[in-house]
Amino acid sequence: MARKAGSHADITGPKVQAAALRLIARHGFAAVSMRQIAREVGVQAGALYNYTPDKQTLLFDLMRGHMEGLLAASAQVGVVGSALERLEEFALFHIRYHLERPDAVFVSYMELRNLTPQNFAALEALRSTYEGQLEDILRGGVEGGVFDVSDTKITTLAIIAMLTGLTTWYRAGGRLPQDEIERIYVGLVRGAVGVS
Amino acid sequence: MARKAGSHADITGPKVQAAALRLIARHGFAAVSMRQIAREVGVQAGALYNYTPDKQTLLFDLMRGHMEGLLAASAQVGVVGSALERLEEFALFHIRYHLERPDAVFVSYMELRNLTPQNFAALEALRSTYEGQLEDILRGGVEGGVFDVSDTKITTLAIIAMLTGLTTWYRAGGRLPQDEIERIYVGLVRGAVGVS
DNA sequence: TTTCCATATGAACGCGCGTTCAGTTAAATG
DNA sequence: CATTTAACTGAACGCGCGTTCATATGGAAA
Repeated sequence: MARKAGSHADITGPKVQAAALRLIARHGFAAVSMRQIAREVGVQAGALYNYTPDKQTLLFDLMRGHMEGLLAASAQVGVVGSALERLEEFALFHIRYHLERPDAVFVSYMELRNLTPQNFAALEALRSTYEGQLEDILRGGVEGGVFDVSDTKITTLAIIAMLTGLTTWYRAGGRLPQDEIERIYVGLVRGAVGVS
Repeated sequence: MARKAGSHADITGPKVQAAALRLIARHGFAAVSMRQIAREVGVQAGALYNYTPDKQTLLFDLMRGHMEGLLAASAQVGVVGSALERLEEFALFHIRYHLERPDAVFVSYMELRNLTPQNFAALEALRSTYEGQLEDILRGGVEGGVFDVSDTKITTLAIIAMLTGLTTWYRAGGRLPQDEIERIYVGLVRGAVGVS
């Protein structure tokens, strides 16, 4: 059989990405085979090559897609208001964006070592741009005398690690509702920049 | 050839663990083959099975060894002094112990999904014990009215994520010396518990 | 010096891997 | 209805995988 009813590239393409993201997040890039992804989509392995030149590019496209989405969504975040308002808005955005995409977050942080050097460099550039947004906010607060931060670069990395770590243990329906967790993390971020 | 001069289990065994740790940290468990590990050690693949029943157990032993070493080393940490002193001592210990073992840290945090459910549960128990040590310190500070922490469990996880994140970017000989970085991170931890 | 056995070799097992491609089919086009 | 072509199948390629095992060997024990 080929080309079953209602089967088109517009449908299968996204399905391939979704299946790959799900499986790689659960088992890791090297542990997932093209045949497994194809089985999840409902096609033979060969059909995947209509949608990606190879397995490596499939991974890179997933990670690049995540980072580009993150950058697009964060472009309007934390650009107005006081330094503290901007910081809190950024923290909230980061938490919510990441909690909504646990698989993409997992893959983007865990599979960097499976990228070719070129692809790795491209991704690091995107990540660095995102981190720069937070660092700009911190610098603004320091210059305004509002934040007590001894090194904006390190504090940026520490805050992002703290916030992103949330995705490793958060489960909907847990002990605390999400908005309560958000409130706590925003408080932790405030404390980290010396605002009480 | 078999049993070359100076070749014993006492020597080869640790070599197998070291090679496995190094390779898995760099490429991931699923991406590393028993033949690669053997090549690094300088033996044939079959010889590895004198030291581990299978690949899965080799991974688990690495991770369990790391966590047990961490627990043994942390047993005497943060048990005396004021809550703030205990917290700072714990933070410093965590930073230093982890920075000295980047490969083991990487493997222990990244390869959890490659463990069998049984092995995973065993490791989570060890990790939970370690987290409990920090949470005890936080609770002590809250009860003494020294820390401003709204949820000790979440704050524990957030602090550990922040501190451990340091291992992902720290490189000896970087912009700042290690003791300066330690000072900054201890300050961030202090801020997170509301101590200025 | 002889015996023993821990330690290693190296070949072999069946299997699944990423990728390619000639052939097939069903939807779109005219 | 006839033709074209996008989408997919299914078989095949060489290769490396984890693991097993009969066999060899060198150091320690007697």
